[in-house]
Amino acid sequence: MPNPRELPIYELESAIVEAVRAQGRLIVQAPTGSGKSTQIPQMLLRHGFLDGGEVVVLQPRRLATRMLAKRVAEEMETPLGDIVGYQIRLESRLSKHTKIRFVTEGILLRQMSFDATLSGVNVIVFDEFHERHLYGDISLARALQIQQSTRPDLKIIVMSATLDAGALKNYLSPCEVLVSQGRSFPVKIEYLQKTADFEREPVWDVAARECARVAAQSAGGDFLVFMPGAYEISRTVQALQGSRELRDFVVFPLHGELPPEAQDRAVARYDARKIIVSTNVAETSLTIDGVTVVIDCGLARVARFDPHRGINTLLIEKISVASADQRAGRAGRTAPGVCVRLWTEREHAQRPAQELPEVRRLDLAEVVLTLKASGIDDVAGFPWLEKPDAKGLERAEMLLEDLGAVARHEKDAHATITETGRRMLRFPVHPRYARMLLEADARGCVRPVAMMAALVQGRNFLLRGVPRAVEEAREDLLGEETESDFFLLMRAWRFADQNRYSMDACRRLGIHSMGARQVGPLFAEFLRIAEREGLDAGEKRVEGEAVSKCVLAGFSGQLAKRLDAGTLRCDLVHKRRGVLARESAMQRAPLFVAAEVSEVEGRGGEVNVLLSMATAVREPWLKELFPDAYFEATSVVYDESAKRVIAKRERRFRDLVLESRASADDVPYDAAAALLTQQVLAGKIKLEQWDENVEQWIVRVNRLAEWFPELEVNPITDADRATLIEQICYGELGAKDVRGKPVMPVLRDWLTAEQLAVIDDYLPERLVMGNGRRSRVRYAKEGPPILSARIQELYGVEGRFTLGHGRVSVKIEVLAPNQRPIQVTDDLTAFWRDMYPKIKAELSRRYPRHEWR
DNA sequence: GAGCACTGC
Repeated sequence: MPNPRELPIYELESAIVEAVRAQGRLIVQAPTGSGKSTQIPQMLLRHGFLDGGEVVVLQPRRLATRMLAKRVAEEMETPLGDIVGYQIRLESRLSKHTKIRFVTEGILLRQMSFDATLSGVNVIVFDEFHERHLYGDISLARALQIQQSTRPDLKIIVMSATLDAGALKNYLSPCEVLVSQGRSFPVKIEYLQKTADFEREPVWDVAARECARVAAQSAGGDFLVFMPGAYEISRTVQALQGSRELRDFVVFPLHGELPPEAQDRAVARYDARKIIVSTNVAETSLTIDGVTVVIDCGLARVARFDPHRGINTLLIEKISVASADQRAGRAGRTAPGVCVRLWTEREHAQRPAQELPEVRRLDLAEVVLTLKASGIDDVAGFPWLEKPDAKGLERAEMLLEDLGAVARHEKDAHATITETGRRMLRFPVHPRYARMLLEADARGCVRPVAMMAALVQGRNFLLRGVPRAVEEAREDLLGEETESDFFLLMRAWRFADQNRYSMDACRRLGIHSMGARQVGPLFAEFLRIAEREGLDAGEKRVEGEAVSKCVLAGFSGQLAKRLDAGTLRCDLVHKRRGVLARESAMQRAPLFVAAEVSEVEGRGGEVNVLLSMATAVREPWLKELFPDAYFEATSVVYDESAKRVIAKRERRFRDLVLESRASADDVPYDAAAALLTQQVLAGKIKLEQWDENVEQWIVRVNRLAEWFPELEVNPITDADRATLIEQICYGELGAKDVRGKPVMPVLRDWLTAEQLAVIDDYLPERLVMGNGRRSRVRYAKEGPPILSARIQELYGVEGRFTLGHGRVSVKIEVLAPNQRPIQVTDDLTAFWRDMYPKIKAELSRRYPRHEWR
């Protein structure tokens, strides 16, 4: 470790001491590597600022909080948790001697809302303030208020790497600004000569081209490519791996939802040169050593809360100058570097200097409640560093009023906190979940609801977009769920917990084990608070219905009704629209509440309002929970004329359908299937494309024919069925699908046991149809023996392979010397196609009246 | 052949 006294920040020591003593407020502008975070607290201690009190150092991230405390304790040669300590959610190393306390931002805000004088705190240091997190902004404003009113002796230091110090200086005035240099290497910035058109040439191709160009010139070091999300990352990885100039590089994707092993792989050191393609995780949260080249696409997915619609959005936006500089800085940590920006210098000048701070873009409900609890009823008049959008404040107050956390009395200009609101604030969660917990007390289900709140606090630990095999394992181990996605998550967590969060077990179900690990302690914390607040948190038998009603109480503003059974489109209350999430288990619930509503920009710029974490709701509950709001809540759902047509059609069949085991949702499908099948049988449509739904058609058509004779649907006889099957088989062999790709034959369910026996050697095992939630075909994990033998023969290893629509691909868990996984997709597809003549010959023998082409 | 950035009490 270099001598800390040589860090650049020491040049400012006397100035810092003087400014803190004279004004009690100070801004230190210093980049990473200046030593500010570790040294300034020690300076304060040495110069007597911490006599009879402590310094609290605010950090935006838990990991940094822990690491900084550890380093300062080491430098001071004291055990961690004695003079120097830290405190993050559910974890602290403190003692009564602690003088330097590193904390995450939420800790201080909560401390302030329960102890308005901050007794025992002499100095507050706001580190990394330029990140402008919501809690940081609020805490600073509150600290200033406290300093002005009851604690004139309180010292405030704001530190940041880059900052528009002008506005902040005014805000803190009178206040001095001290500037220090950092220790990093120069980074040469390059811009594109002319504007890139990502519509014409996708961003991943441009990035790959620039990588290849720079690789030809640069001597050594790793590359870091910034992309806005997982999809763009995977396309970039493909493009890079296909580039001849980059064949000596190993390429790794990196983003937050990757399993931990994959993240470790990306950050590890290799003999070969490396390209990491990453999201914003690599901008602030993760440091990666050895990077000398940064390729920055200049885009990021940015979370906002739209106060007009009351929904979250996640759209791709251009990053600010400050953010681009931060990304560029990643190339100069260990040696001089290069940063290529995929935009022009001219465009750069038009970019905003900073990202919009979180107060201007996030849901304010929780902080508004915090302010009201501190007696600040006029939240618009609060001394914000940056005043939030008026609509945002209004939306927050409206929600709090809906939840009963604040109330407006006629004589008051502003809503004030209620007793319910105060009780809600005891729980460190979004007010919606706090409200759910209080509702749970009334309904005798505090434990499961506390669990549900714990399940959704961290990042989603049930990974999305997992392989088919993982999906199957989930279905097998977690079972069917029709009441709530929360229950499925609960079972997933229980599975992880019972398996002690083992990596293997978690990987099998696509569970992020670190994420799942957080749930238990949070659950325990919520239960502790519940008990302290006098809620009945005992174990007891609980009806699912009671729990669902609690969700409805917390999320009544996110009530949704399916528009039809054929699509996932929904109406939301307050005249909004959305689409039920594909991964939701509530695919059959006509009415539900979504605990998450988020507008997301996906590939190709397509934007969808996605409704996830759904809980099925029954209409009578609305009347029960919201006797007054009932008509408001449901009229939107029913009043549009388009829906009347659907409702009418549904009513016509409902009585009959309800007698059977099927639901009214099936009727449109049945009708469509009947139509299609009749057309096929009449020879009007040629069934060229194998369709996994055909067997279901038959069931549906016959059910429809039986139930609704007035429709005059012809039932499908066994002879018809045989014809269909033959048509399908015929169509499959050598047929092409709509994209012109060959379609693989998957025949098992269509043929007799005898026929199957003949071709079994050539065909993969086909399993049952989907379970209705997803009517997709499931394939066996293992393919036909003949294919496994071929893999052995070709590669001398045991291969695992996946069978898809039109191609056979093999993934072999062996890395080539250049760390690239071996890809053998095409070879095997070709090999597979060679099997066709044999299959055809056999079929011709069995079905001589057909000509098998 | 799709639909998802990062944190924090």
